[in-house]
Amino acid sequence: MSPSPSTPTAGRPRSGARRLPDATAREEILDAAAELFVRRGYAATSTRLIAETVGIRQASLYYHFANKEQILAELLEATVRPTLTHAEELAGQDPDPAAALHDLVKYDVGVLLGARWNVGILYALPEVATEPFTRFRRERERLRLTYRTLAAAAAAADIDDTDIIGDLVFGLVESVIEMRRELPDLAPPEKLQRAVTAAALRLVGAATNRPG
Amino acid sequence: MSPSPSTPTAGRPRSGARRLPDATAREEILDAAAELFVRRGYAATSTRLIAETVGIRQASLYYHFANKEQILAELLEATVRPTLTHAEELAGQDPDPAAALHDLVKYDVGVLLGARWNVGILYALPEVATEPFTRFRRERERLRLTYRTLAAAAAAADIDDTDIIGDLVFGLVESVIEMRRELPDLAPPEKLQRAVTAAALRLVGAATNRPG
DNA sequence: GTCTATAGACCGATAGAC
DNA sequence: GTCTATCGGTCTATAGAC
Repeated sequence: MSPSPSTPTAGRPRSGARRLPDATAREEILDAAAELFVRRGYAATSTRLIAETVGIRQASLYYHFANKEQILAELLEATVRPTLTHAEELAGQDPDPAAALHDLVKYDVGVLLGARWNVGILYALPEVATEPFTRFRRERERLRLTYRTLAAAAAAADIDDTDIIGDLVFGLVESVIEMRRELPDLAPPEKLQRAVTAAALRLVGAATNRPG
Repeated sequence: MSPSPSTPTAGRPRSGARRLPDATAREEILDAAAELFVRRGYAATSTRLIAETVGIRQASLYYHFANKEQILAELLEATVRPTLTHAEELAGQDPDPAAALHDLVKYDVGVLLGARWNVGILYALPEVATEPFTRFRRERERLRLTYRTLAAAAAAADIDDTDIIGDLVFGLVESVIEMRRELPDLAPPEKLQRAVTAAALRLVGAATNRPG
């Protein structure tokens, strides 16, 4: 059997209380890094500070991750992947594009607002444009393309530039990242989900209540 | 008379060709910093690299700016101020809220896409949350409030949560920042201005062609 | 107004003990 | 699996010459 998270098989036991009691050291590092990267940015977050937040020494990070970039890469991919999977399932199955778009927007907003940290902020870190994050960027581009496809299929007939419309819906959804960062009294997630889904459907020119 | 930009009254003459021939050294520093902060982020941009880009030595920056933060603060405030001025004029004068919102969205998108560098990216730098940038944050918050006011006044009667609607229009407009960063073949500015203004009016529930 | 030189701090990563 | 110790590099900012 693999060892339980809180009973490692080697190494000196850690001193302080841990922030995620039932998590592996690797998960604790990812959680601490997520908080710090979101709050201070990637470049401004030292590996020393990550380690200190977890309660280990700086050098011990390198047992779990090859380098600092690997930590960010793992966070990015874990963040976009569930939404991408959901989006591509929706686009491949749902015969009603407006209903599928509604579902995708609701799901995406729910994930962005429900995450323990506002990890959507990581998408905009300048470092993400560099090579170690190519896989994440490709996955995110696939998500954007799914938004384009669904928006184009759901758009009213008198609307043109459907690629731009899809990008605008994508941007509208991700604007909740900035709202979560900047607004101290953000509306509750369910309310924001309703507002953003309704806004997205008006944006593409589809009625909120589908004709039956 | 004050000295011409290209004939300073003291100091060793600079060696290489300058990037902005008719600008003061101060303006050249701001321009180089804007490009580098946008491309690599604030923390990852060293004062050495800024100086090298301008064609001076690292220490010479400190004749023109007290520290690195001051350079970013000046860039941020110069970026938001024209749009804020325009927005508050519109909100105070225009009797037709949908027309005013249309005008503001068009102006804002035009500024974001027309700037020499994609300086809207600077808004999202994590460092902006710290103290030296408080004045910028206040000005940006006033811009957001103007969007809320105009969107609420322009919104169709059957739409509620008008504050959220205003924030979503604000987010929709600023999503062109990410589009400019991520899309290699971005639509021309005029086309994007038309698409975003039309999308914003649909989002608030106002018809693109005003009744009358 | 730009230069040289440098103080003083912090950084990511590696080696090797336990 | 975590530790100590440390290397080589980079950083911002200041002092003072010209």
